[in-house]
Amino acid sequence: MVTIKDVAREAKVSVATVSRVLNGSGPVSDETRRLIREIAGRMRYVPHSGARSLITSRTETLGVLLPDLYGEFFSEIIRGMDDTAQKNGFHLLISRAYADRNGIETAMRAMRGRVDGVVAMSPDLDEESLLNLPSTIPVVLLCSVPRGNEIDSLTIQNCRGAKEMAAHLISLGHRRIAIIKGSARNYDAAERLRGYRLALREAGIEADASLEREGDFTEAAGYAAAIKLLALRNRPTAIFAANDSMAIGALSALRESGVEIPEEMAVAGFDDIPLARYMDPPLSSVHVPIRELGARAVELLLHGITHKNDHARRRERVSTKLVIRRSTSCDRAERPPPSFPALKRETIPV
Amino acid sequence: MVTIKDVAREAKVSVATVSRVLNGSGPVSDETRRLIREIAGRMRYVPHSGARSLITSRTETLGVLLPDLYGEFFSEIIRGMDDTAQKNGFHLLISRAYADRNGIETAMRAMRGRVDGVVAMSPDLDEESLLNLPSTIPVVLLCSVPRGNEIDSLTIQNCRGAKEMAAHLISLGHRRIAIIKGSARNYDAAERLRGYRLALREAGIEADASLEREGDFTEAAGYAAAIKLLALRNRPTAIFAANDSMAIGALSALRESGVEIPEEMAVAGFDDIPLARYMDPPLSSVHVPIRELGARAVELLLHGITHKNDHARRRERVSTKLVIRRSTSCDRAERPPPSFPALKRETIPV
DNA sequence: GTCCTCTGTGTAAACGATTACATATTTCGT
DNA sequence: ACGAAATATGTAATCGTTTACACAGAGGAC
Repeated sequence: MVTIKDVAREAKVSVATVSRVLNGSGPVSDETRRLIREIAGRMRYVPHSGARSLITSRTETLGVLLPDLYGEFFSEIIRGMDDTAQKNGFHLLISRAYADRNGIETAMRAMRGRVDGVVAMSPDLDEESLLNLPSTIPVVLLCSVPRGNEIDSLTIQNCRGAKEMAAHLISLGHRRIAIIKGSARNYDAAERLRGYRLALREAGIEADASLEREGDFTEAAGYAAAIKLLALRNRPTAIFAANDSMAIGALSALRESGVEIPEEMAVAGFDDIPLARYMDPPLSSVHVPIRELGARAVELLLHGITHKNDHARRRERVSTKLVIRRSTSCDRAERPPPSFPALKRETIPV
Repeated sequence: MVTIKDVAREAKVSVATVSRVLNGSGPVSDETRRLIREIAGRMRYVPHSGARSLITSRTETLGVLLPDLYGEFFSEIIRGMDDTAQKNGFHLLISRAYADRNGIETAMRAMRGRVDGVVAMSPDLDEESLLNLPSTIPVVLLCSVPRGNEIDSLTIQNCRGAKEMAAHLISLGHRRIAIIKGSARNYDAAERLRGYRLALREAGIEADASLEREGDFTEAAGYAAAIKLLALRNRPTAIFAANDSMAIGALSALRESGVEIPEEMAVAGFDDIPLARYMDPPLSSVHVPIRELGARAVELLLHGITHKNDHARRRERVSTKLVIRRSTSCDRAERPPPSFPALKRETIPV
């Protein structure tokens, strides 16, 4: 492996000069600069990142800790992160962690020293564990809210989005609206449920526990929950699933039972994955700008890094947008998907 | 940040002893070992990976270069890789790269020195670029086949899988079978097309260029291609999409046109993403063990790393499995998804 | 002409780990 | 009881960078 010394020897200068050229630090004559650039390129010299990080104590790498995520959510969030990281000269060290306290801590320890900061997604509500993370490096918490004011966080506007969708169903005349909940103890799930309940309460609709079904964000759970809902003596007229995957499972169950959608039963999801509009009927959903979520998380992290973790902490929330398709309403449904308007972020004073 | 020196001082031993305890090298008395372990734990000491990699010239990190991948394929392949990597004490440095020669090379350079090996997915057929990669580190090429014998490769049994699906359609009596092709120049796409043509030829069915439609693996492309196929004077009776996303787009188009599936038109996909069985009707597809693909790629890479890139190169292929659901056949379709049998790998002598 | 500033370059000390080698102590075979 | 072997530990070189400091020469300002 060719080192800076090899380049220096070849160019008949000292290593310091080579370093200066490659980092654009100190003054170097134009001719020397040109020569060293040429030689370094020809020899395919690449600085040893370990040696560099040893002395600079920066790694130019960001750690990403994710729980079990599937499909579009995972790929899009990584895409957003990677774009922003690359744009700023950073790499992404990605690790799947068991979402419990122990898993996160182990993963964080393993990353310690190899990254300049960490984006941790820990949707588990029991996030007090995350608080006393012995983190001298900046951390951005994704999709859950830290109890203290020690770390930045970024969340989805779950509650408002869910409330809007529930309100939409109510405005269509529905009174018995079921919800298929997300995973227990999951922050997003809890917030979406809260939004749903809020909308019902505001419309003066009495809560009905039998209409709140357990789920875990998988198609299978949506399928199962829908079957149970159909078996109720007093069926709901609308089903709101806490994510699109479950909504798709529910659609499948309803079809198999010969239920007309949306006439007999309206169905709505959350996330607005690309597939949503190709469902039968096209699925109404709450659009989540997943990629932007990832991008913004990295931006927050980079901000913390440049300020050496000594910055005002922020809590941000990316906003969602209602997308009405035929699974909830025949009339008002759009046909071609509109290009989404720029989504705003909202900063919440801590 | 606490270093090995701090631990040594606290334990009143030399850094060498601490290092020996933490790495399990050399002989150390039980008592010293216990003491150092205790102190290191209490002080939350984590070795500086840069310093370590400087002297050992290993980073315990694997680079992963991926093109634009969406949804399930991306998340599952990462999952498989991360599982295997973690099991072996490695981290994953992930980077999205533009799939052209330049993009890959840039990305590889950026990774140089930070990783012990690279899994590169470059489905672009023009992979000669990948050949003269100046790589002293092991590389595993995913989903495309290198021209030379310099690097390991791992692919999907695209051709056989596609051929089996086409044969299945033929066995149902179809004679006019359309295919929605994958991205131009994409290796998987080309192989799937080859399998389709092979099956037709073997059945003595004449090729019809108007039945081979362009696509790019997106739902929108599948939708558009299906619309075009419906407009043909001499319609096909079956559509085989080169992946599930396009099949789903096609299903959507057919439904909107009021075409009965599978009676008027059979539809099949490739990949067997989890959603496939929740489509209407449930989608027949060729199951691809995506997670295993990722896991195996990492295994191959680790093998290359332990043998210091001086090992017999391999070309492997993970096998696929036909999954028949109602979108192609009412009778023979399965209802509950079977648990998939263990998938075999096939090693091709280079 | 002297002093100061600026430019361009080199020397050498870090950074935090691993490990070959040296040394001191104990164990053990004969 | 003596030397060899095994055990436990320390010393110091090393990995490839960056960067503070030193220094030499050039160009002005006075």
